[in-house]
Amino acid sequence: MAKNITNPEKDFARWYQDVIREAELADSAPVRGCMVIRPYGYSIWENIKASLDASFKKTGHKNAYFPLFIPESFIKREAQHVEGFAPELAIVTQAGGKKLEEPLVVRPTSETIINHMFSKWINSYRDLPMLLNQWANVVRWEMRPRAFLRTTEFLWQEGHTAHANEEEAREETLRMLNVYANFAVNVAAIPVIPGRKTEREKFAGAVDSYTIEAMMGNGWALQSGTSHYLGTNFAKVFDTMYLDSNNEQQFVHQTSWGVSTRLVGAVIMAHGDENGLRLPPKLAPVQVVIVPIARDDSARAEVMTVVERIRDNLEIEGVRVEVDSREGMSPGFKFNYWEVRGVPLRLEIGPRDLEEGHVMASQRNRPGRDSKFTIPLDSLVESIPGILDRIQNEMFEEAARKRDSRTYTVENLDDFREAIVNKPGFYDVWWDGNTEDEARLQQNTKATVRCIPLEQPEGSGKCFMTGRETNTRVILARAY
RNA sequence: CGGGGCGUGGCGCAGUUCGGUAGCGCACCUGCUUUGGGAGCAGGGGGUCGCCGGUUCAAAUCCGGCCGCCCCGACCA
Repeated sequence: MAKNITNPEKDFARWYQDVIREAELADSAPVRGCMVIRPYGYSIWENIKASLDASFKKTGHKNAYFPLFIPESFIKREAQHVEGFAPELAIVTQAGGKKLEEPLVVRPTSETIINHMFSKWINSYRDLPMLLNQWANVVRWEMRPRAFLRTTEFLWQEGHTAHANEEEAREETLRMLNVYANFAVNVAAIPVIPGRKTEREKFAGAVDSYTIEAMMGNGWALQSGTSHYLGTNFAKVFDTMYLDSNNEQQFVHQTSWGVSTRLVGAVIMAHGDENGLRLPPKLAPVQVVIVPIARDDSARAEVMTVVERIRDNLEIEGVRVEVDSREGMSPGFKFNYWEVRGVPLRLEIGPRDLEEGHVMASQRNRPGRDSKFTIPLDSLVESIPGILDRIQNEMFEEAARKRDSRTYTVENLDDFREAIVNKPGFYDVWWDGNTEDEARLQQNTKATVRCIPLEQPEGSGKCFMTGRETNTRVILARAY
C-alpha cells in the first residue's frame, strides 16, 4: 500500500486529492478555487492538447485567439446565456486607476465575442462554413471548486463554427462529439457514452447539447466533453448574417464545443488505483522509466553504458523514456516514486540482468506479481512499442469492464433511491419525464439524467418515474 | 449561502482542558556506510503558533473581533 495515499474504497474524494499531491500534478493557489498546474500535470494536458489539436485540424478547423475581456453588455444579449452565466461571472469594474465606463466580464466562454467578430467577417455564403477553435483560459466563479474537475479558472479549447443551414451545423455538432468520443476511447482509454442532454442540463444558449459521459472510479459520472448546436440564437442577437445565393440575408447556424483540463481529472479518476496514478501510454509524459541498479562504481559504469544505449534507441523509436539515475536513493524508493506517477512501463536493469541477458519489466496497469516479466536484452527496443500498445488496450478494457459491471437498471424511483446509494453507478432506465421530474429526481436522489444516449435500443417500456410508456432510455448517475 | 471540521517549520500532527524557555514524525542539508520493493547512523538548518485587539509579570494556551482553508449540500466544463 502506498504511503500517504488514502484507500480509494474508503474515501474517494480524499484519495483523489492525495494522488494529485503525491504525483505532483497540481497544487492549490492563494486564491480560492484556483490551481497551479505543476509540470507533470501540465505535460499530461499538453499531450491531450496535441492529440485533439491534430484532430481539429484534420476536420478543417483553424486556431485563433479572442480576448479575455468581454464587454458586459455582450453577455446580456442572449437571454438564456445571461441567465445561465450571470451568477458565476468575474467582472472587472476598475482598471488603469479609474472606474470603467462599461464593466468587463472575464470570459466564462466566448460565444458572444466570437459572434461579434463573426458578424464582421461573414458576409456571403462563400464565407461559410467558418470553422475556428481557440485554446484559452476561462473563469467561472463556481461555488464548489475541485482540483481539475471544477476550478475557478480553467484551461480548455472552445470550437466555434458558423454554417449556412441547420443540417450542416447539426452535422458538425455530432462530428465534433465524435472526435471527443474517439479521443476518450483511443487516447485516454476511457469508455464514454455519447448522448444528448436534457432541457434541464443543456448549455445556456444552445438549442441542443451533446455530451460524452464517463464513469469515475467511485461510480459517479463525469461530463467529459460537450458539443452544442446553437441554432441561430446567438446569430440573431449579434446579427451574424450572410447573403445566400438568392441574394437574401440569412442567419448563420452555429455550433460550439469544448473540453477542458477536467479531462486530466477524468484520467486520474477513471484509471487511478490505491497506489496512485495510472496513465495510458498515449498520454503519459514518461512512457518508460529505466531504473538502473548498481552496487558500486564499476557496476554502475557497466550498467549505465547499457542503459544509455537503450534510452537512445528508444528515443529514436519515438518512445518517451526517462532514466532515473539519481544517486543515494534505493531502487525500492524509485519504483514507488514512478508508480505513484503512473508511468506505464518500468525497466529495472542491474548487473544480474546483464549477466542473464534480459531486463526486468513491470507494467503499471497490472496488479501485484502479474505486473512483472522479463524481456530479452537483444529484442528489447523493438518490443517496447508493442508492449505500450498492449498496456493502452488493457487499460481501456479494464475501464470498460469496470463501467459495464457498474451499469444497472431499475424499474421505479423507490428502488433507485436505495440503489444509487448502495451501488453507485450508471442506471440505464426508461424515461419519459419532463424538467420538473428531473428536478424531483435530483432532490430525491442527488442523481441526474446524464444523457439520452445516441444509441437507443428497440422496443419500449414504462418510464421509471412517471410510469408512462416510452421508447427512450437515459443514463442516470450522480455526477461531479 | 446552510451544516460540520480545521488554522502550530515544506507536509502530517501533538501541545490549548489547567498560561510559565515550541515539540514529534516525514521531508530538507552535511558526512560516512548502503543500493534487486519506500536504507542506517551521526551531525545540522528552518516556525513572531492565521490576523487584530484585550487580560496578565508572562499568552500557541484565557476573552473579544476578524480572516482563511477543507469536507458535505445547492450551482457547474
